[in-house]
Amino acid sequence: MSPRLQRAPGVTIGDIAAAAQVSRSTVSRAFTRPQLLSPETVDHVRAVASRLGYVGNQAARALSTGRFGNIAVVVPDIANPFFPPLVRSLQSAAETADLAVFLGDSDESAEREAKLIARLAPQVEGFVLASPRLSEELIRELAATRPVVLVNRDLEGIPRVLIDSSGGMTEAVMLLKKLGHQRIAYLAGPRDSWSDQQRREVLTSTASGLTVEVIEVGRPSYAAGRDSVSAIVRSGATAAIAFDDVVSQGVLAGLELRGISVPSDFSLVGCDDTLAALTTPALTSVSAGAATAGTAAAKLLIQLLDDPTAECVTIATHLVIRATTAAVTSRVTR
Amino acid sequence: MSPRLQRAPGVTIGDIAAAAQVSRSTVSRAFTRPQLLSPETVDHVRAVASRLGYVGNQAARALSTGRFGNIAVVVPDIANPFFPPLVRSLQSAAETADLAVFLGDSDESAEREAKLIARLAPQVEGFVLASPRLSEELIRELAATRPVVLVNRDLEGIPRVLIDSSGGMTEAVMLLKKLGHQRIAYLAGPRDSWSDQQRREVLTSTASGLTVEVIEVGRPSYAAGRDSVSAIVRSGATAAIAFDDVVSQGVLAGLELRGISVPSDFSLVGCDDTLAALTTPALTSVSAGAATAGTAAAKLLIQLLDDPTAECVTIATHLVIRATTAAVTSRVTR
DNA sequence: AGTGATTCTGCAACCGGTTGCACTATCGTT
DNA sequence: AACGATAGTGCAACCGGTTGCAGAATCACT
Repeated sequence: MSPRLQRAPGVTIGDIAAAAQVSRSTVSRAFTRPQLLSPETVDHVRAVASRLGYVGNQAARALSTGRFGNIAVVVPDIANPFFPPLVRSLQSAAETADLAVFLGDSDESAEREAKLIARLAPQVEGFVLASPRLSEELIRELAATRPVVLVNRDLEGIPRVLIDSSGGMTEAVMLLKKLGHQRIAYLAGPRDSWSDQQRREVLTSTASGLTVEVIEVGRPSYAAGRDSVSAIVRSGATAAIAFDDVVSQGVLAGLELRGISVPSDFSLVGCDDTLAALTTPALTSVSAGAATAGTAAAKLLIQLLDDPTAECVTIATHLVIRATTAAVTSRVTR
Repeated sequence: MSPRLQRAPGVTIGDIAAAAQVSRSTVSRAFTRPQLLSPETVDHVRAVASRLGYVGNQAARALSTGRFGNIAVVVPDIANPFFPPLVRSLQSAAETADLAVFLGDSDESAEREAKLIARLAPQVEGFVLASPRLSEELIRELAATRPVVLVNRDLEGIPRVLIDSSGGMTEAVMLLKKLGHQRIAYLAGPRDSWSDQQRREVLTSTASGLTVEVIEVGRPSYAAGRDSVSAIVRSGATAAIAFDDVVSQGVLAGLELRGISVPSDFSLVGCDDTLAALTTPALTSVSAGAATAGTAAAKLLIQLLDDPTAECVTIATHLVIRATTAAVTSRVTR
């Protein structure tokens, strides 16, 4: 069984060289260093190449240059609605730089994340780790080896894209104040989430004049949100800000079950703006710009490939006001 | 600037060969074909290799074997909720076979899809094309070159995973009949979608005893669903089946706007079961098992890598009854 | 001891690109 | 006319593995 049989019958520079009556070197240079050749030669070779449908073999290129033209993005759960827009815009940005994208889904496990990274490392030029579960130590170890961009993880010295909730959160608090709410609940996300930590801080620092009840919901999910409603009611809050939109949607469902109508009896603000327009009523939410983050991460990584200077990009957020926030009224149901 | 400087200072088989006092071939065989060597040699070489921290260079291996250990999955839009579970389970299955996964997002464009495929082709062993927009001709051309598995596209002779809606659709029709509905609407998806074609057929063939109004909504989206409500009302239907859950959610919103309450005044069934549990009220939907499809596609492709025998897997669907379907009543609102 | 079969290992070519170096025109100068 | 500079191209080695083929070593058996 010859290997040639298994191999795709791709067009190689040799074929083009023969067809164009030049050497293989010239074909190679026509693509990688056109300045070295006469413009006519470049045009000619490229014309022949495209006529033959030539596509460079990355593996071969990688072998001699050490550059692979691939990057990897690792997420804890692609099914979480925050990540698809991020991955999508990242892949789009990578495409314009002619980089192909590996996707790794760690299933929220640090161990699987480490395995994925090890598996991909030998064939990528860099990593984008979105909300990594990995220990700081391992991340730093990896970052020492090759370009790494973090999303929503704040490690000094490592390039990262941080979605700064403070703008949107502050707006949310202001809005709720203006609407007359005096006691609000924060449905907190995972303790080890940088986003959650930041949101807590913003809340406690901007909430002068109103009381904030922090309610832990554990792993953020629809069910967790729904089940947190009894605690919300117990807290006496007239409004809540939830860690993310999925939790918010659960809360909406839980409130409905109890006959508490939104926004007349209760106001709710989500975060991330992933589902916002799709809930009933449409959810007021802090936009997170996952797509923007994806683009930013890709650009940062691409830049990093040439110039290894650490940088940090923060993305501002704002409040998108929809139909789940209204002036406080005397509660009809309790 | 020498390429060596850019390259990671990896240990190569040459280093091991020198350290172990054997030839490079022997080192290679110690890993790829240990049966050919004496057990002692294998042990010795491997010991030296691990002492030196050897990690095989995929690019080099790929170059000579034509096997990359990579596959690619191409989707029209990763942000469409149908795909993340599919990609997720596919990547998980691939991981167990030690395959890394490239993700391509074609942004619903046949042209970008073709480009992505061409870009990835030289470094993958096979493709999973989910709901490809590509022409049959190009798909067949690609499939002639390398293993290709299609998801929700039915091309004779090419391995494919088809989510067979007929089971779930039939159940849905039966349910609506039983609940007393006599006139139902089908909110149809894109004409070129295999799933849509299949669903239309099932509907018209099983719908004896009731009238089906087909309403075209164009590109399936929340807005399209919401805006189709006037047509639904005009049709006089008391229940509707929508092309997918996103459309359904739009319909729910549109119905709410008109004060038509679900399910007391109107029954609604979605398809794909992607959002089902998250709507208010919770949507009755035809489960599509996107995750199952992902796993099936991965397994099919893995199998295909060894044994190029075309096969077709169909995935059965069933109806998940939730809170948007109820017995028909006299309509309060019109 | 001689012979053939079998097992183990090495040589060298190859995968498809890239690149240092050398060579050949071509051109401008004096 | 002679000569150095320069631009354009080709040769050949190399990246790090894999593998067909052949030779060496070992073994079984007459």
